[in-house]
Order: sequence, then C-alpha cells, then structure tokens
Amino acid sequence: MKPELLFALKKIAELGGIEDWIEITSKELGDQMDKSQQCASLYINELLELEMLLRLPGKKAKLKLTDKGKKELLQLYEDLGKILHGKTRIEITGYVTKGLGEGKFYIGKEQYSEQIFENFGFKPFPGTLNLKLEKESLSSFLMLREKPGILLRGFVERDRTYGNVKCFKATVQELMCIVVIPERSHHTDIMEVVSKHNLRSLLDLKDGDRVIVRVEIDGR
Amino acid sequence: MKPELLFALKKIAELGGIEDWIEITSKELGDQMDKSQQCASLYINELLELEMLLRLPGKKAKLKLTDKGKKELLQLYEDLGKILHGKTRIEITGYVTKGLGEGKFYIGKEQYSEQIFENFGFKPFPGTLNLKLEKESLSSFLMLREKPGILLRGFVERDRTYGNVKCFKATVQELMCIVVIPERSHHTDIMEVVSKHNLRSLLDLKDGDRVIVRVEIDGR
DNA sequence: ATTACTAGGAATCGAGTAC
DNA sequence: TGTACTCGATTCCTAGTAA
Repeated sequence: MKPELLFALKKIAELGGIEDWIEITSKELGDQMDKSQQCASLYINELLELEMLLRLPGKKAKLKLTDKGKKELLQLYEDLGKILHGKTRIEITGYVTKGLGEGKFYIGKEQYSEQIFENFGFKPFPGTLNLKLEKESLSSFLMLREKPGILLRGFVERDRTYGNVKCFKATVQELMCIVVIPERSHHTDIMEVVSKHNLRSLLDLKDGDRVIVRVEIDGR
Repeated sequence: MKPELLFALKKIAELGGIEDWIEITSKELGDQMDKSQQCASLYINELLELEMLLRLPGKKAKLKLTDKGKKELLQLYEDLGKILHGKTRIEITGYVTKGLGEGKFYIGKEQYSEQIFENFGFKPFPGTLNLKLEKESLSSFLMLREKPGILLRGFVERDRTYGNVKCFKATVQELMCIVVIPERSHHTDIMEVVSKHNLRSLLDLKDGDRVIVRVEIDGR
C-alpha cells in the first residue's frame, strides 16, 4: 500500500469516517491534505478499489472506512506501539453483562480446561465474565480476533464437534485472567474472560460495571 | 514531512534504531523497503537533513534516531490512538524508588496543593511516589513532557522563585492520582506521582516494585 | 565492499475542462 | 455546485557509474 494512500485513509478516519458516514468533497479532502482536488479524488478512488473505503453516491459523497481500512490503520498503530514500547498491550473496555456467552460452555469441558492448565498453569473457574464492549474498544477487539493467540485445540465428542478456542493472557485490575475467543464465533461485541477465580464475586462486579481489560499481545 | 520519509524512519526504528546505533547499509534499507539502494541513500540523507537521524561515519554506517525523529513517530502513534480509540491513555511503567524528587518539595507548598484542590478536587498527601521508569517507557514520558497538561502556576516567596508545575490525571491500579512534572525539570527517568492517599503504604509498595501508571491525555 | 552523483524514465500531481 | 478525465509539469525512482 502506498504511503500517500495510507495518509489519505488516516485523514478520512480523522474526520470521522471510522464510525459514521462523513460528507466530504474531494476538494475538502484535498485541502486537508495540501493536495489538489483531482489528487484527492484519485486517492478516494484508489481506496475504493482497495476496498478500504465505502462511498454512498450523492451530491456530496458520503465516505466511511471498511473493516479492511480500519485494520490497515490498526496495523500501523500496533506496529508503532511495538517499535516505540517494545511490546503491545492493548486496553479493552466493556460493561459487565449476563451470560449468553459460548465461553462458559467451552470452559466447562474438561478437554479445554485441561489445556488451559497446561498453557497458563491454573484450572479456570467454570464460568466466564461477559463484557459488552464499549464502542471505542470494538476496533481493538477486532484486531485481537486476528491475532494468533494461544490455541486450545478442539475435539470431537459423540458426533459433536468442538472447535478451536483462542486465548490471550490479560489482566483485570491487576488480576491475571484470560480472554477467550471461540475460533468460529460470530462478529460480536461481547468479550469473555476467564480466571482462576470467580471474577464477578471476587471483584464484586455487578451488571453494568465498567471494566478495563489489559490484553497482552506477543511481540510479533 | 513526506510520507515516504516517515516510513523510512519507521523502518529504521523497527530495525532497532530507536535505542541503539544500528549498522545498516543503504542497500539493506532499500531492500527492506522495496526500494533501490540509491533511493534509500536519499532517504537517509534527507532524514539527516531534517535532524531526525544521526549517522556515525564508517564502512557500514551506523544510524540512530534523534529525539526529534522519535517524536515524529510518537506523534503518528498518538494521532492513530486518538483516531482509533477516541482518546489517548498511555501506560508508563516504572519501579518504586526512594525520593530525590523535587515533587515532594513542591507538593508540600500550600500554594501548589491549593491549586491541585481547585483542579482535581482533593488535597494531595504531602509526599510523592517516585518511579524509576522502564527503558520502554522513556519515550512515552518524553512525549508527556511535551503535552500541555494542567498547569499549576508558580509564584515567588521571599526572593525564591517557584516555577510552574504540569500535572496529568492518571491512575495507579485503578486509583486516581496525578503525575507531576516541574516545568523546568531536567531530562530524567524519574516520574513523580501524587495522590490523595499515601500510595506507598496504601498499595503496600516496596522499593523495586513494578508499577504501571495510566496517564490520561486530552483529546488534542 | 559502500555511498552518492548524474541522467533518463516512471509515477505523481495539478490546471483546465467535460460531464 | 460536484467528480473525474486529459495532458503537460514536476517530482520521484532507478540504472549506471564515479569516488
């Protein structure tokens, strides 16, 4: 990807194109970037071509980044974090919510909890803390799902297939825990956390409480 | 600054040029960036011109980013953080260490603590928690020092001049606290934190304990 | 070896303009 | 209004090569 394009993407994101459709003319974008209208128009078309941008036709065109576009910026952000701080530790914030998570179902299975013990050195409490993610954390979660993480291998039991589950070491209020992402889970804004303890009672969490999870990501 | 140059800078940083001198030829840099040797050579010279890079002459040249170069990357990192997460909250990590900080001296002064009360709503405990920063956090701290923060105005008392002090809202283990930076402090790797409480005893911290401080920075 | 000059070719950019 | 085309101008990149 060409640097100029990446900066155009950044500029569009900066103007609000990450969350919502923004109305912007190629002239305006050009002005923002100290480039001509024609040039900005070109950038937009190339970004559309690359499927990093969506456009709603109209008088003043409406623009919005695609997931692919967001990922491109997140990748750059993460790269820089790694370069500047030597590691990546991202914060994901959400609100405690009642289950419905698949996680509990998985963690209950001996085959999974055994693998957690092998990888993390403890047997998890057989329940998950479910967090409804803040809007601002969704992009980070999206990125996290792309990461390899630590794999708990799936298995088959009586005609039922249990898929792989990805784990990430994390902390909640300095307590070690694990973020659990079933490999074939759907696009969701719920994140599940497991721990040696019953986090809900240990931290005295109630539905709606705001929780910050710090997730560790491998340096590459 | 030209996008290509920024990416060259990023690449050099990625190869280790942030902390140490790295030996790299223009050919190698070119290969890394999918550009020709001549082009990479040009980038290097332009970055030297911009004072974002230092070079030690020799057979294989040694390169290292300057503070200005680091700041350029940090700025980009921060921009992206703001765009992607809507705010900037940086983590700075250090180890508890004994005083020598100027902070305690300042906080003891009624004129300062009164201003802290006005700005943050509490009277600080008359002592500071001093952290010797981790190497990885130094660049973040450098950046923080550049930020406006919240200003405690200095004053004059009996021929002695007390300078301005910058503050940043922060948390240590979910506890609200304030990072304090005397405006004319020297380049240092010690960061001082004040709080309503005696953090040292409340969190049972001993010299050498590792502490993560999360500092909030204004959205612009 | 490596760096950096020159010259030519390639791409990018912006003015004018059609739609 | 807007967008996006053509087409020179300019910038950027590379091959060749000198130091």
